[in-house]
Amino acid sequence: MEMPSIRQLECLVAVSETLNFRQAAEKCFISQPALSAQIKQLEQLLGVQLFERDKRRVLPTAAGKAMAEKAQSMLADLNDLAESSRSFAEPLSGLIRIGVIPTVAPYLLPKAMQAVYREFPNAQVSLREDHTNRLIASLEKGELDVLLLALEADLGDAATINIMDDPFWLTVPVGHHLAKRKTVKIEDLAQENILVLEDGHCLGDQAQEICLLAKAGHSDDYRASSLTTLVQMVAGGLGVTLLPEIAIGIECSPERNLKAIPFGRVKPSRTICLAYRSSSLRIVEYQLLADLLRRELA
Amino acid sequence: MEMPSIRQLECLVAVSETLNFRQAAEKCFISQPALSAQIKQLEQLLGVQLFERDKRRVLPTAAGKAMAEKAQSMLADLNDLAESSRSFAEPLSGLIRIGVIPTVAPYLLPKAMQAVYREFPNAQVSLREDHTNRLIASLEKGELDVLLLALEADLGDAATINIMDDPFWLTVPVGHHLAKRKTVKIEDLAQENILVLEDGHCLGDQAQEICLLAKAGHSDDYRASSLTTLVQMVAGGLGVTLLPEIAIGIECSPERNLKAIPFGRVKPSRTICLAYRSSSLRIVEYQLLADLLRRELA
DNA sequence: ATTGCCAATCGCAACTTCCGATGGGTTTGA
DNA sequence: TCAAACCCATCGGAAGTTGCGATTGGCAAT
Repeated sequence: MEMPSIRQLECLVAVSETLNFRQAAEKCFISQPALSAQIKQLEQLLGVQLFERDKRRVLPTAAGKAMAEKAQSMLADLNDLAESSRSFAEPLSGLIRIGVIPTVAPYLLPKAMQAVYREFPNAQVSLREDHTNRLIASLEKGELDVLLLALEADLGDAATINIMDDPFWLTVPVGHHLAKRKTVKIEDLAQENILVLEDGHCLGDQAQEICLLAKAGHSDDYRASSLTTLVQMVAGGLGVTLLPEIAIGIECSPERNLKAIPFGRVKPSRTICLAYRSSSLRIVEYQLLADLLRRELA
Repeated sequence: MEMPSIRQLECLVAVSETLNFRQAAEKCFISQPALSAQIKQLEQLLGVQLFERDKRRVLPTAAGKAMAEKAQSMLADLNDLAESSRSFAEPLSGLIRIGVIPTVAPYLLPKAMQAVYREFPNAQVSLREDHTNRLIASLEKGELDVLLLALEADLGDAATINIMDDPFWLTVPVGHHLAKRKTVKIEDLAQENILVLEDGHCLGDQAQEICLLAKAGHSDDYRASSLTTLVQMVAGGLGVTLLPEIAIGIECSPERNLKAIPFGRVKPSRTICLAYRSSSLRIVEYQLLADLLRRELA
């Protein structure tokens, strides 16, 4: 029984991504004729046409699409296998590609990266900041190894390790009628104009209902795309918002005309966690990383 | 970034299975020196020793064990990829390896295989009969493609498609005091001597409690290893048992001194299903197969 | 001591894979 | 309408892999 080669799978993925033999060849660091040959061989081996090569364009067949998808995840696994081997010799040395969401990156990364560099000087960290859904897609494609994000979002098949709980604080302009309160309750917000982030803010269960109220009352014009923008809208008197605790020290100060108030008994919060491909062999490393982060960020 | 080759992974798996370079080489259809070289290359590439070659024996290191395991599952996936391609050209042609549990095989396979050969003349079916846990292990290792078994057992990560419900009938000797009943209730069994199969019979939730009663009352001496043995014990007056409906026509007749009685309102039952690796690409085929079985066995 | 089994090494043969050159085809835009 | 750009397929020869047989050295059992 003959098997497809790794090269062939790489070519398959490359072509199905670029839909152009020439560019695909470049991506694989081989010449275009070589790539043509590989695809041809693969098609012959599998007994299925993978791409329709019209004279003007190349389109994946149903089979080609399915195969390419599977091949991609297999290549990711293979890569992971290779990289994980290093974790046996010495954990957390070698390349590790981390994805972080925008509402976490600016507040946790400085301290976190400092700790990582100190504890794992051989680690070679590559960072990417993006929204949850795109990070998850990259994780599954094998473009990233591990994500730092909020557990509350839809994480697909990814496995997770909890890092910390991150409660939300109500954030209001200093002149606001709630500004003098020591604590607030969720019910206090019923009449307020609540501003939220574009992508849903990754709120926890308790906070979701609040957002529903907000959505009902107000149009999307009030949705900001970063926390910094958001607090400026609050400072400008457009409404109030929920700010993750980790962001308060940086985003929120009296000079900026802002006051943050913790919630009382029932605290809306999100859970910051590490997410990784559940098929990954590098769990040991991720666990180490999680331990470090937990210790360092507590 | 260099990648391990498929050959290397095959060698790794073979050695970790045989713990003997010579036999492993045979398994890979290459010479022993060639295999030695492959392993060496792989160790060099990964930067980790995979096996300790003492002069008397070869032992996998922790890394070796982990890598081999992962490699095995990847090779299974690869195989699956290759085989599944045929399903695009023509569904259910080519090799399909089916595992079946002993309490299903003798009763459903004759009719089922007849139908398969009729509907999918190009299918090349390989069959194996074994207990659930070993079938599942083989499925995950990629030695089998699809299993026909009872949903109630622990199926690990496997995905499933339901085929049919298979109610149990109470089976008693003809002289038994329940033998004249039209139907029975689970409570009727409280005082009975209930015989069960060694491996738990793959019973459903309702039936589990019955077994608990049986277990409490009787020793393992009364546990049979096949349904045929079991009914003979019943015929011999050792007790009563629950027989899957699919087995009744064959195993149970008055000439054998046996009577089968259906349950009334609450029917204990098991669910016969198809199980397959959730990562498999051949779902289309399995779905077709399931449809056929459902139609044919109803 | 002899025989048997093991894995490692070496040199050479067979095979794969790749590249550059080339060809036939379509699209673009002057 | 024609030239330039781009597309993918094919071909022959170069470069690189992978495999084999033969051989070596080590250990264990007889």
